[in-house]
This record gives sequence, structure tokens and C-alpha cells, in this order.
Amino acid sequence: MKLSEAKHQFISSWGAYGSNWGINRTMAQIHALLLISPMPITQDDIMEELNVSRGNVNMNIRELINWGLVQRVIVPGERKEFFSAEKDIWRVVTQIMKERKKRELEPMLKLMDTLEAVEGDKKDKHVKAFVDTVSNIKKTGRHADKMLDTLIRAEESWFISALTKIIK
Amino acid sequence: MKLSEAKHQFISSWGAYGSNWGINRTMAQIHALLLISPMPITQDDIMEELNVSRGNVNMNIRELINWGLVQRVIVPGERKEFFSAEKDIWRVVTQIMKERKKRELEPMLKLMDTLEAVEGDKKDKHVKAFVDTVSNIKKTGRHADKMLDTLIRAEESWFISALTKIIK
DNA sequence: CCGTATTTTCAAAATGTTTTGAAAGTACAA
DNA sequence: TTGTACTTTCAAAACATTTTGAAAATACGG
Repeated sequence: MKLSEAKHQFISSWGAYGSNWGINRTMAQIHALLLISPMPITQDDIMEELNVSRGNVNMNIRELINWGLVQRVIVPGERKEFFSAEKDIWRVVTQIMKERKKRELEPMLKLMDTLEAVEGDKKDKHVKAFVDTVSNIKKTGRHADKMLDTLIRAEESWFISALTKIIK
Repeated sequence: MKLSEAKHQFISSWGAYGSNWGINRTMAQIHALLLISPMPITQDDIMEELNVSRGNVNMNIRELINWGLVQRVIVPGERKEFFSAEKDIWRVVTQIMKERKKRELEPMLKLMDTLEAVEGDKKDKHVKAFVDTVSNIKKTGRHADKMLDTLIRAEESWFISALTKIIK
């Protein structure tokens, strides 16, 4: 397979996977393009490579920066802004976990605290089922939260080998 | 807070969280409703509770069954079908991980194998950057795959306590 | 079997999301 | 300060997904 074809497939698949994760196609494609770029590139490069409008590139780059996956790079002597992505995929993964934990898991656990305090007779099966579900979500959520903290902090190889050892 | 209000909030938030995960609002809301229902319920119950059409309920229930999160239940003496959800949230989580691993991670790793075999001079920085990224994704993906297998197999409490021990 | 209750399908409508592109805003060099 | 290169914004258009509802299919009791 030729490089150009392989690149194309990579970008297009990365875009498709993104949509299963609440990420829009263009954003995922920009990320893919940056991942395989040996040097930082500009908005114009991205526009040309992916055939999308300036506004679209601008919005999605900004969002990638919010997620901590892409950085603005100053190239001396150049007036344009350049962009580059974190290349270590494990760090990409932990960065995403960190953000999603903050944006989704933590607020959800807060909500569950509120909902757990529902009024009503705990012997009523509807009340009981509700409270049980909410408590169970809290419990599982807290566990997930701890696990994610551990994962995020741990060095990859270290973690895997430790994990594999205790599992064996 | 009254039960009805709490239920309403629970269902609506669960629906909102779903959309960050590539799951549509109604599907997530049906799941939420089933989670807090003490008894199996029918399509008509769901239609009424969530104010959605029959077709919509039918499609999304089927999808939840595909994901292994909901089951059809036969109630003796009743002609209608009833539905109930897995209530143990940890099992819900592992079930989702299992499915996503199969549907997304495994195919992605297959694709990376293909892409890694790209032609071209490895000294060309574009070729090198591409191959490096693909290899890195493969490596990280395989690790994630192993970790997920472990998590899916492990009993929750067992796993957490072992994990916390080695981390300390 | 037949009639009715129930489930499923699917094209069209409604709704939601993404993309465009041109105008406004900014920042830099001279 | 001014002109120009560049970035950002955002309303409207394009596109994609979800929802509806009625018709078709199916299953079930008698």
C-alpha cells in the first residue's frame, strides 16, 4: 500500500471511530492528520488536506486544544500559527480519560448524591428500586473514579506488568 | 425531592450522558427507566412514561437487547412482552466494555496491522511518522485490550482491593 | 383456521448537528 | 498609524440522525 492511500484510510477510519465517541468526524480527522504529521502544520494545510472550510478547521482545532490533545506552536520567522498533536497514544488516552472523568463522571456522582435523598417510604418498591439503583451507580462510579485515577497516574508498562502479575 | 421529580431528573440526565457516548437520547432514557423499574414493563408503559412513539420504543429496545443490557421477559398469562434491565451497574459497565472492545478496538487493531505494512523508505520522515504512529496505536491498543479483558473477568470488589493494595 | 392483540418495519417529517463562507476582529511589520 | 496577513465568529445552508405513525407482519387464544 502506498503512503498516500494508507494516510487516507487512517484519517478516514479515525474519523469514523470518533463518531462512536461523541466526537465529530472533522475533529477526529484533524487529530488523525496531526498524529501522522512529522512537523507542525497550519490551518491552511489542514483545509487543503481534508477539504474542509476555514471556520470548520478553526472551531475543531480549538476544541482539540481544549481537550489538551493539540498545541499551538510558534515557528520563528512565521506569522501563521502552527499546530501539533501529542504523539504518545498512551498519553492521549490518559488525557481523554482525565477530561471525561472531570466533565462527566464527577458531575454524575454529584447528581446521584442529590437523587439518593429522595423522599418516601423505603418499603415502597418503587422508592426502593430507585434508591437502590442510584446507590449502585454511586458505588460503581466511585470505584471507576479510583481506578481511573490510578491508571492516569501509572506509567503504562509499570501498570500492565503489575496487573498481569497479580492476575496470573 | 419527590420520587416523581427525582425519576424525571434521573431519566433526563441519563439521556443527556448517553449522547456523549454515541447513544441516542431515547435509548438511554429507556435504559434509565428500566433501571429504576422494580418490575418488568411493556412497550406501552415506556411509550406513556417517556412520551415517545411505538416505533421509537421498539427500535431502541431492540438495540438495548443487542447490547446485552435488556432482556425480554415472559409473564405467564400475559400476551404482551415485558422488558427488564440488568440492575447491577458494574455488570452494565463490563457488558458495554465487552461489546465496544469487540465492535471497535479489535477491528481497529486489525486495520493498524494492514496500515503498518505501508511501502516506502523508512528514512523518509513522512513514512517514519506514519509508521511510528500506527505502531504506537497498536501497542497501546493491545495493552488496553488486555486490561479490558482483565477488568471484564475480574470480580469488582476483588479487583479493586487488589489494585488498591499494589498501588499503595 | 379466524379474528384480534401485539410487534415490527420504514418512508416521510421533524429535529439536531455540522459545515460553510463572508464579514468582523486581531495582531504584526514597517 | 496603516495596510496586510491571519484568525475568529456566526447565521444560514447542508447534511445526518431520530422520531413518528400508519401499514404490514406476526403470534396467540379460542
